[in-house]
Amino acid sequence: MGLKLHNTLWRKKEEFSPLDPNHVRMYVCGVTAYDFAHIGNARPVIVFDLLYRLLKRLYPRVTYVRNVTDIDDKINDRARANGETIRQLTERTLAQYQADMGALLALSPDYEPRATEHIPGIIRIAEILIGKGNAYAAEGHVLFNVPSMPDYGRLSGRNRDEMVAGARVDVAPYKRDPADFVLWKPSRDDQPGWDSPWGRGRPGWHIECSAMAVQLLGESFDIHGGGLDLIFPHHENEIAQSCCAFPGTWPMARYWVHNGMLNFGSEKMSKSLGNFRTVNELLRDAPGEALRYYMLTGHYRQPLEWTNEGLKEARSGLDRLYQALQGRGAPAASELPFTVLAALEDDLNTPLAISHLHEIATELNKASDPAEKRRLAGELKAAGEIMGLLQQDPVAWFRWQPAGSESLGEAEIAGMIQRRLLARKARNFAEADRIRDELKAQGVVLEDSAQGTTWKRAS
RNA sequence: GGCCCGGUGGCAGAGUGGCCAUGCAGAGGACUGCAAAUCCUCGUACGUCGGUUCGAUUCCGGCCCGGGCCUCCA
Repeated sequence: MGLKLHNTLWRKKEEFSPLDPNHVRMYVCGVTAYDFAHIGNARPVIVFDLLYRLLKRLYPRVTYVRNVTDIDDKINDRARANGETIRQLTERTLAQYQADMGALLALSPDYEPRATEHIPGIIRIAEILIGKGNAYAAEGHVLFNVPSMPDYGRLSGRNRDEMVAGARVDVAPYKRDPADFVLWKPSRDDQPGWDSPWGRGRPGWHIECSAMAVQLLGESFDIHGGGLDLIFPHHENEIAQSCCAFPGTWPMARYWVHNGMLNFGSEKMSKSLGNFRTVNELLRDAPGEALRYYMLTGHYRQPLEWTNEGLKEARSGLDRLYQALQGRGAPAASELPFTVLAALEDDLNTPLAISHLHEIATELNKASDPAEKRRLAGELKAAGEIMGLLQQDPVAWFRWQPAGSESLGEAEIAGMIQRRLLARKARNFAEADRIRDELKAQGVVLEDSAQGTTWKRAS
């Protein structure tokens, strides 16, 4: 079988073959730390978390780097507006980000480097590029000279002329070519800055990733990921910088993998359009696992529409899977079902993998032989594990409630169930149903079975 | 305008040159004191017009519609 990934570079699915079969290296562009992450920002986190889990299963060692941009003009503006320091803003935002992504059951990457920790590496690359004639200093800026790289534009499929023709911004006078982009720019006294051969300044956007990737993963590595909207200019420019600085390393990463956008109201969810929901607020409506499941019900390269109905459906879908697992004790993950592995290996076909999860759940619900049930429950658990799902106690899943919710306590519920049981034994069904209705009004649903009565909180 | 993606049943969403996706919602049935959960059954799905083919939702072309990128973007 083996892993196949869609490579943006060639716009087709390819067999994945790492440079070093004993050590797979992956770099994914993270976020700019100036505000709460919205659910669209979480998509690449979940998608590449899944890829990370899969790679860890398939290869002996995986290094996963997800960077954080902590130097950026949006950060400066926001810090000033909030009346706080840049450091305060980025630290707070980052802590929140890590908590939110953890709630979505994303594993921590091996490294989460920050741009400000890599200033020397950034300056070094800028110097190398100047030395090779791929960049030049002008008025305190350092610019990458796009015409110096004949291959520029391969990833995004555009050439310099198209770019210039479609450009929506004014061309700065110090640029030799309209397509040239900034590696380093001067800082005013009220802006953060570092000393450099070109005066006090700060890095441009793209170069931080080139610097962090080379330091943590080497000059060329296996997978570079991020959102579709980063293909141009961000990833195109990363390739330009890295490959000109370190000749013979094109295309920097062998597999360029991009996730599709999350839509909200049929349009791309984005801060600038204002049509976003933060992960933090969504976590008050639903468990993080439901958000994750929802994200995985769509293929990562397709656009995914985010709706309240969709989130409800995601919860219902997980309800069904946890229901199948409930009352089976706590089955340990056993063998990963072939169908699920095959779906994931085929360019992360998570919708297909989830459909297999449901097929296993159906078999499990139908099985009567205890050994067969144990086997299927173990398979379901193992399949869930690689997808970052189904690892909690089913009882806990069904009893989830928003933080700070003031609904009926568990002891009180148990007491009412006890009273209802006595009524039922006395065949006083009117009283038994009255108690059940009373609980239902409080969002508690009862299920009677041969083993006794269990309860859930309605979603 | 240029360059890329898409258009599948009420909804979400895979996939395939000829046979089943899967889930949610809905209808009927089994089970149940009644429910809930579960199981079974059901609904003439593949934007449009042509072409290739014994056969196309699947391949090719035109058209229509939607989305993304074109130096803030995950």
